[in-house]
This record gives sequence, C-alpha cells and structure tokens, in this order.
Amino acid sequence: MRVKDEEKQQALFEATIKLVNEIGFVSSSVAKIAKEANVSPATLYIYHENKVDLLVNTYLQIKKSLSLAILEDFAPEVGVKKGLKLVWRNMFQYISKHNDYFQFTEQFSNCPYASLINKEEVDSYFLPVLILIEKGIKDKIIKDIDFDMIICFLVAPVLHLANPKICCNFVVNEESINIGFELAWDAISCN
Amino acid sequence: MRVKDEEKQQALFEATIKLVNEIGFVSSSVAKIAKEANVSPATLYIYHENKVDLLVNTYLQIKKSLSLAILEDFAPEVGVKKGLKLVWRNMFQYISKHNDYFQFTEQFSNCPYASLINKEEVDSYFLPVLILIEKGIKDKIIKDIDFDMIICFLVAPVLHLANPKICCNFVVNEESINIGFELAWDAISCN
Amino acid sequence: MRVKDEEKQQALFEATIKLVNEIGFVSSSVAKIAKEANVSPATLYIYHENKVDLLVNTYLQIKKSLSLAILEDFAPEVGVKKGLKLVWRNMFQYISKHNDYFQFTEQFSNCPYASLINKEEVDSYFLPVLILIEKGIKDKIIKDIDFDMIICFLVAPVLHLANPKICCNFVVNEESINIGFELAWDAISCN
Amino acid sequence: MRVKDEEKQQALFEATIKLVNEIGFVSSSVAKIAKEANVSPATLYIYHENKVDLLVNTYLQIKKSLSLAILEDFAPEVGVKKGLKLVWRNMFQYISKHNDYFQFTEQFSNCPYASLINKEEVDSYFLPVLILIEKGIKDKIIKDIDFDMIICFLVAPVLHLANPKICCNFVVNEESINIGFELAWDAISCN
DNA sequence: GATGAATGAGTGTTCATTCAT
DNA sequence: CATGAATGAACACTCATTCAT
Repeated sequence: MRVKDEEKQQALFEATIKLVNEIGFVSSSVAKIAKEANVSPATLYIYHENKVDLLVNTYLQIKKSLSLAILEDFAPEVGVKKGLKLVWRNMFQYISKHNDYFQFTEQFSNCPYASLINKEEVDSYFLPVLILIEKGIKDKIIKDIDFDMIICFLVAPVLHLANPKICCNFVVNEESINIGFELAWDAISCN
Repeated sequence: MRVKDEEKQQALFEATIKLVNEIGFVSSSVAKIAKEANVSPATLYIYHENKVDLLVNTYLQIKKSLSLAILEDFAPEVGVKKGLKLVWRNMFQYISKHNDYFQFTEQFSNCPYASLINKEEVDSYFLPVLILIEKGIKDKIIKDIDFDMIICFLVAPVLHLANPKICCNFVVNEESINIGFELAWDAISCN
Repeated sequence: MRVKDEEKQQALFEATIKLVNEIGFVSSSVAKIAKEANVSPATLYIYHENKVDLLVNTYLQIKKSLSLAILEDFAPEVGVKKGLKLVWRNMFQYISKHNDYFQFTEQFSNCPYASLINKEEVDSYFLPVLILIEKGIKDKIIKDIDFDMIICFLVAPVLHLANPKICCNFVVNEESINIGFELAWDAISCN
Repeated sequence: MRVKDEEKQQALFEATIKLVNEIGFVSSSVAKIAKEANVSPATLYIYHENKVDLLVNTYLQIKKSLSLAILEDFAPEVGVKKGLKLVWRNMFQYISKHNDYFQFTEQFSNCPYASLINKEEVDSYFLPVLILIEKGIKDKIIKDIDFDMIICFLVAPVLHLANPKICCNFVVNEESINIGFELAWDAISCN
C-alpha cells in the first residue's frame, strides 16, 4: 500500500460510506465505489489490499473519528454524572451530524466482517470513559454490577434512538437528549 | 399434480438463516441457500418471488414467532411491573434459545431491505405490551415521556446484551436477567 | 399425442402466435405460452412433442389456412391474368385480415427452424397456381424464364408491401392492390 | 492501461453473425458468441452494453458496409436505367459474396429487435439511389406511383432470389442478374 | 502512481421438460 | 386428460481482481 494522494484516499472512504448506505453491502461493488470516488478500480487496490480491507479500514476510520468527537471537552474532574452526560450529548451530536457514518457502522457491526475487527483496540479509543465509570462504581455513585450491563444502558439507548430506521419519529434536541440521559442515569446510578 | 411440500419451505427458511448468519448477506447466494436446503435453485423460486422476497419472508416469520414467544403466559392483570418483567424474561429466553433467528433479524434490520418491511404490521404483533405500557403511564407508574423512549430502554438493552457479537462476555441466567430488568425498570418507572 | 380438447389446441396456437409476435421467439417460453393459453405447461406436452414441434405445427397450420384463403374462388378457366389477379388480391386480403399470422410466418421463415419444414409439401398447397403459371408460359402470355423468377415477382412484392415492419406507410386498398398487380404483371408478362 | 483491441471487436461481430446464422437468435447465447470469438463473456460487455446492443450494432455495421458496396462505381450521370442496373448488380454481388451477412440481416429484420433500429438513418445510407429514382419519375421514365411500390419491385425480388432458404435452386450469374433486372425494369418503367 | 482493458468464476433468475397425483 | 410442483442446465450479466501500459 503505497500512500500518495490523500484526496483519493478520502474520496474512497466517502464513496464507500455513501454507496453502502444507499444500496447496501450486497450491491456495493468495487467498480461502483471506484466510479463514485472518480478513481479507477485498479487505483483502489493501491490504497487497499482488497475489498474487505477497504470496508474494514472505512469502519475503523469512522470509529476513530467517533471516539475523538465523543471525548471532545471531556474532563473527568467535573464528576461522574456531568462527565457521562457530556459524553452522552457528544454521541447524539456526532450521530446527528454524521448520520451516514453511523448508518455504515451499524450495518457493518452486524455483518460477518465485524469479526475481523480488533474489538479491544476500538474499545481503547474510549478508555477515558471506561475509567470514569469505574471510578463511579468505586465511589458508589454507579451500581456495582457487571460492566457490560452499565455500558449497555449507556450505549444501546443512544444507538437505538439515533437510528432513524428504528426510531423514525424520535426528534433529537437538547430536551430529548437530557431526558434520555436522565433515564440512563436512573438505570445505572445508585438510587 | 404434486402438492407443495411444507418441508421444503421450512428447509429453505432454516438454510437462509444459517447461511446468512455464517457468511452474511453478501455471500449468501441463492445457489448456496438452495444447496443447503437440499433443493434446486429453481425450486426456491416456486416458494419465493426472488431472493429479496425470501429474505423478507424469513424475517417476517421470525418476527411472528418471536411475538408469540414474548407473549407466552402474558396477562396484563398481574400489573405493569410484573407484566413487563415476564416479557423481558421471555425475550431473553427466546433469544437464548434461538440465537440464530435473532442474529438474522439483527443483520436484516440494519440492511437496506429493512425498508421493505411494513413496520406497523410487525409492531402490531406486540400490541398487548404497548397497551400495558400505556396503562402504566396513565397510572403514573411509568414516566410520562415520549413512547419511543420507554420502548428504547425496554428493548435496546435486551438486544444489546443478548447479542454475542457485542457482549461476548455477558452470561444469560436468571440473575442477570433480573438485574437487567431492574435497571430498565429504574430507567422508566416513576422513581 | 392424444388429441382430446380442440379448444385447448386452438388456444395454444393463438397464444403461440400472439406471444411470438409480441415478444419474439427468444422470450416466448413454454411457460408463458401455456399461461397465455390458460393451460398447464405439462398439458402443452400432451398436444406437442416439444417446443419446436409446437412452433412448427403452428407454422404449418397458418400456411394451410393461407393456401385455402388464396385459392378461394380460384378458377383457372377465367384466364391467366384474371386468375393470378384473384390470387394476388386474396393474398393481400388474407394478410391484412390476419396480420398476426403473417408476422409469425415471416419470423419463422427466417429462423433456423424453417429448415425443419417440408418445403415441397407446403408448396403443394399452392399447386393450382403453379399450374396456371405454367400454362401462361406455354401460351406465351408469361415470359419463358426460370420458374423461381416468376414466383419471385409474384410473391416477394406482396410480402414486402404487406409487411408493416418494412413498408410502414403503404396503405392496402383496392386501388393499391390493383396497381401492385399491374407492376407484377408488367414484370412477368410478354409485354 | 491497456488499449481497446480492434481485433476483439471484429471477432465479436463475426462470431455473432456466424452463430446467429447457424443456430438462430434463440440459441445464440452470449457465452457461445464469446467462446466463438475467443473472448471472455465479460469482455463482450466492454464493447457492447448488452446482448441486444451487440445484435443491433452488428446489424448496423452490415447495413453500412452493404450501402458502401451498393454505391460502388455509382454515377447518376449514366442515366436512370443504367444507374439502377449497376445498383442491382452490386446488390447481387455483395449478397453472393457475403451471404452470411445477408442471412443475418434477413433474420434480424424479422425479429422484434428490428424496431430498435433508426430506419431513417439506415435509409439515408442509400440516398443517392432514391434521388435517382425520383429523377426517373420526374423525367417520366419511371411510373408515377407510390414510392414504396417502386422500391418494393427493386428490392424485394433481390432479397427473395438471393435468399438460399427460399430460392434454393436459383443460380446467381451475369445472365440471371440481367434477366432479373429486366423484369424489375418492366415492372417500374413507363414501358 | 495510475489506469481502463481483460477475465474466470460467480450472480440471480428462467428455461424446457418430467414427475407424481 | 390434466395439472402444478420440481429440477439441472442454461441464461444474461456482474463480480473482485490482475494485467499491460
């Protein structure tokens, strides 16, 4: 993989996301993606080993940018609840702004290529949040239960609400974001 | 004249679910599905108009059977919390038992074919639960907020926890089911 | 071939002609023809050995009916010119009335199945006309040249003019039929 | 980057003509044509949008080459009869030489794809001949009747006589060509 | 580095025909 | 006699990938 033209690289990512969202994995052929990116199919293979590699790399790049967005202005010092609330709001805002990225990852997460992802590495992007939760548990602010369970009530509702395919009526605004967080907080916090 | 063979129909459904789970939508060709079902590719087209029709019908059948399982022993008279708890437990048990069905629907829900589903019809399968929640709101047992939000905290965590691709460590047992429900209940109930 | 229901037989012929004209040989499958004739594909095979047999039989039936139409009111006694003129007019009238039959035979004559036809048998349907022409040659009313050449100037123009695919503007009426015959007669007669 | 191979293009045309003549439109599959042309089926689609496009383009190329052959040495100055006689002879010679091309167009003209051809454009190839005929009519050398009728007696007999499927006994030589033309001329000329 | 041509293997689908009733 | 179910083979076409330039 000889990297040269950053623009082509980016055009390929965007073409991939756009096409997969519009016509799905099944119909998104290399030829179509290359055309959408104004690039020859052969060129695509300079930047990615093969088709699966392209998809995986696209996924990883999105996850990376998501983690950056989520941790924007994040400061553990403000306390557990305030910290998590910021993360919660950042997630909603990122997803609202980049709904196409989000749709892509949702599709990708549920397809067999997902198993090619190094989950631990992706998780590490979000480490500061995990540390804050652990602190919350230790300080008896958050219920002392299985970690997956906590994450579940913090993440799953966001993905559910923000997914227009599932919640087509849900409106994302400051108020609904706050209400949502209060429910999540009621679920995981000690009383 | 021969008569349509119910066994073939069923074999097709099972082959579809198995293959889609194992190799994904992209690689699940009609030829492979037919072979897995011990049926000629041409025969598949007697039972389904085309490949998409096969996938959609498979999805609908699963959703139907899920709704039946969820509502087993359901009796609104037992009260809001107990009623919802039963539903919650039924969901976990169904998903544990039929993890392959569940995986299929998760993939399907996030692929473009999902838009071909009449969502209202599918929702209607679960109507009794919706009515119980509405009663809970009216009786001030459940928070008076957007309906989607309530559903979200009741459904999304189940799908999240039960999905081995996401929560590979989570163990489904009587205790973890109960804990999960208590969190969900804390989220949606009036204190 | 066990013949029983004359109606089904006829329905099959008409369905074949209609479909071949509308969508061509290539797309006219046995299944479609059977459906058009309100008959099961399997039933078709009671009346015809296979698909080619169906097409050939359809062609032969049309040729037979054409020969009957052409020879209607034919009487060699009226003389060579009057006799041929009647035949000429009968041809135009038959083709105008049964343009779908005609289109079918034109397509069929130019496809490889045509070689399966016993040309001599078909020609024999039109024997009286051939005899009249021979008489015309003997009586020095018609030019004494190759027989094929005579037939050619009597038949080819009709097929050409009556074919809406070639002569889309040509109008078939009493006057144009007469003019056409005069040209043909000028061509073949001893001035 | 490789460059489009003119040889492949030509091989495809010839394979198409050969196969369609030998086994007909119905049996001439893309796979067979590609094999005959020593080319991958996929390659065929680089040169032609689809199968119909291949057939249409083949037809058009033949018509173009026919028009060039017909107008070879054509000079309106030699007069109407001599001019048309040259065209008549050129047609016979071209058809004799390229009987396979001719057979293909005969089949094509009578199949439903024919409607995809821009007839006016094809006609324009032969414009000089049409102009000569018009001059003949104006000069009262040719009968003043419907144009289609004139064309019919000039063209249909050639196609008829030259078609070995119809006139299997007819021998094309200088004498028979002349005799044929005299008949045609007797038909259309003002005696 | 970048490309369009080229391809064998595969796609979803339909085919002519036969089978079991 | 009549049928719809059933099928292996074939269909037109597209695929991910490589090649020659």
